Amino acid sequence: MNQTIVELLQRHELRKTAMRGEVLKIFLEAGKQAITHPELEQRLPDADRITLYRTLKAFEDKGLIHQVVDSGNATKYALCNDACTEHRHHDEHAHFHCNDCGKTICLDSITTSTIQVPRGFKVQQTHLVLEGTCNNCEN
Amino acid sequence: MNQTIVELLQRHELRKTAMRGEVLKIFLEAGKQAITHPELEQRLPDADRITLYRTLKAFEDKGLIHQVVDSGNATKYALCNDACTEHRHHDEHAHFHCNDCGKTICLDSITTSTIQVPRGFKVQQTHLVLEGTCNNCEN
DNA sequence: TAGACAAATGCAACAATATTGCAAGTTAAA
DNA sequence: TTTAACTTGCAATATTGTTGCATTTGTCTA
Repeated sequence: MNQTIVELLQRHELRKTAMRGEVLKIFLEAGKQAITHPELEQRLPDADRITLYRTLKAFEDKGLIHQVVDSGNATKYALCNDACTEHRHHDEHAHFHCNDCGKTICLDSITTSTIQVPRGFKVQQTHLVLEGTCNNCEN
Repeated sequence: MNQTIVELLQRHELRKTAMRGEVLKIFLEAGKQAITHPELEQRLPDADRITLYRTLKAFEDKGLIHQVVDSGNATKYALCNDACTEHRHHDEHAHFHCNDCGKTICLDSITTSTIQVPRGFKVQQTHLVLEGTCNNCEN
């Protein structure tokens, strides 16, 4: 298990287990791209499905990854930025969902911090999903 | 089946059946609020669950309703505006998801038409989801 | 570094959500 | 009114997510 992974787990108060190491490795390799649960199952054929659910839940609870809201049915997860903690997620950036390749990518440059809502509404979190064709599929 | 419902079905090339009439009636009554599949099952206890799936699919295909992207697991649907057709959905407005009452409300006043994406990306549709407490739950 | 305690894992069972095929019933149009 | 296409309801099955419990593993302390 490499140094980055050990550090990330420690910083988020997560015990370092084989499973968590492997899952986190996949997230790090994916970078800005969100990953679905089925995708993880495929890439870790020996992993127990239930443990995977719990691993993702633990990562989310500790602010290491966040669920990505998008069209498409499968639940997606992506690495959080450093501002996320156990107590609160701060992912105000947009997600781009490509209808061709199905990939979902975080677009850090686009944020939703300045949106005005009607009286009486209190916003805790925002999700901006853009759907279309990504730079890879666009030819 | 009232006139509005018949007209809406005809305009979207959908045959008028009892089931479709009842489902559409619920959507019209709900107005700007999105409806989940389980909610529909509750309000139509005699309806066949599978038929309900297919009814919603048909409505979506013909541009009468659209799936609402939001956090929370249950799939939600809401009436499209008039610009939606069989060929393309145009729902550029924001959806507000209340974490207290669980309701999702369309906020027509907030749009996402002016967002700039990186080179090579083509946006076909946008979804802006705001999560928090709605004006009804906020006291 | 050994032991104790808490946390994580793997399995079984189950619940909820969604899809497909097919026979029978219904709608719309000639 | 008859036909052809569409819609419905049922059965079967697939997918996705949850809970309980015994066993194993990681971490902390002595």
